[in-house]
Amino acid sequence: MQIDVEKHLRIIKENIVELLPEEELICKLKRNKPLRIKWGADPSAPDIHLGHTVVLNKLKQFQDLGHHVIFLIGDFTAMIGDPTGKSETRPILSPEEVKENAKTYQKQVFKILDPKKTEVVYNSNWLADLKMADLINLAGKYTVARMLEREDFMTRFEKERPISIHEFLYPLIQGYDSVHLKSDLEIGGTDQKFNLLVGRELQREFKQEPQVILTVPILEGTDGVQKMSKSLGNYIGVTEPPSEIFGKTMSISDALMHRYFTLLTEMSPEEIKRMHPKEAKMILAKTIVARFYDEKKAIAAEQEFEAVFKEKKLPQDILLIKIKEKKANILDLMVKTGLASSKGEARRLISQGGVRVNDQKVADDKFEADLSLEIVLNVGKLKYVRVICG
RNA sequence: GGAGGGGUAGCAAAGCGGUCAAAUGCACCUGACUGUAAAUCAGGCGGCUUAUGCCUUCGAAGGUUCAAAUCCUUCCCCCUCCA
Repeated sequence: MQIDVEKHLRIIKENIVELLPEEELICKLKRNKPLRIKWGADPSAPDIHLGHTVVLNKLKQFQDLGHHVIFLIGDFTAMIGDPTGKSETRPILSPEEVKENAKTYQKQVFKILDPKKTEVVYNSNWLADLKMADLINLAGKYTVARMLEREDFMTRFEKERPISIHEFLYPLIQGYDSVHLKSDLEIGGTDQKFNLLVGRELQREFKQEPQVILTVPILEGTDGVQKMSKSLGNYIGVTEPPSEIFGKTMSISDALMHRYFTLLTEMSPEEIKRMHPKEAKMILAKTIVARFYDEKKAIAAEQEFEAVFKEKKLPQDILLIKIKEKKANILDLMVKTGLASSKGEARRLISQGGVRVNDQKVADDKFEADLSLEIVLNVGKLKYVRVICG
């Protein structure tokens, strides 16, 4: 393998935040050997969304350049929970759940990565057998002062907020994974920087050449403020139906759109600025859909979107719900079809003018719907169901 | 081991015997305006009801009272300080 160092470096540095230290990477590249690229993922929330794809794209680039990607599933560490960010206790997953999640995870990850060039490993393989003595030995290699270098630890420490011991252990264990895997480079979001750096220190302690670390930007969710995550409900999942991906993308703000363009597509910012924001966003949405499906599906999603929201036509695939009765009160119907969570809510929606039957606004909550023929019931702009007696 | 603070709706945070189904902010929902954008404005945001009625909520269980989120008892949980 003959590596063009310049070219590799240029590609590697696209769309990233930090590469530390660059000289070491050059040094590693000059050896003309594929690098071992480590990426760790927590299998507690098994759905891959656009936020993950930022890092996945980068990994794909590494694969295309001929490097070796190690996809680490943190099944063992999932039991502890990464303290980075939120301090909520995570539900402990059973081994079966973790397995199941890991499977979906892989399937989705391989929408982007090349499975043939990816080595999948589980850290329980080596962590589960770690002895208490080993752990203490590991803990002895790092100091509290150094741990406190991490911003969120320091902040909490200064504000006299609790930090539990296991939170200190987490970066150590993650770092130990790097030692075990003899990683050359570890990649992660900017929020992972500290943990990645600990890996370097530990490798040094274990007489290994430290890994280079590469951080990529964190993608904001559809709300434009918080990082994209499943638990915050501001995500666009790669396995969602094309119309959903398209619609969710269209609903993001203009400011966010530019960010998505740079992080998720190859298009140049200048090109986008020349376009009408709506046109640009349509292109963004189409590009994203095409990415996970294909061009045809993307165009179809676009057409449906235009039809539904511009020409006010009905969406293509509306869920059909069958009801036993021939006639039903609108309130009951809304609750049964899930358009409202209670009759009270249904009543409110009606009084606010948000409910329509066959595109006719319902004004009276005593309205009786005739179900001998199929009707289309909808709330707001997005929620539609078809209902018929049967 | 000692001292203190606290658990209120999705989150944050008021209330501290009746006027509390519980202020306010955020999030969310509906409507108007639009490019299903942002911003803004209006309304809503426990349940049930043919409106001003009833039922279930303020960590849990008991108790005091005509009346408790508010007082008392016990329990569970969280946090801080000193050691």
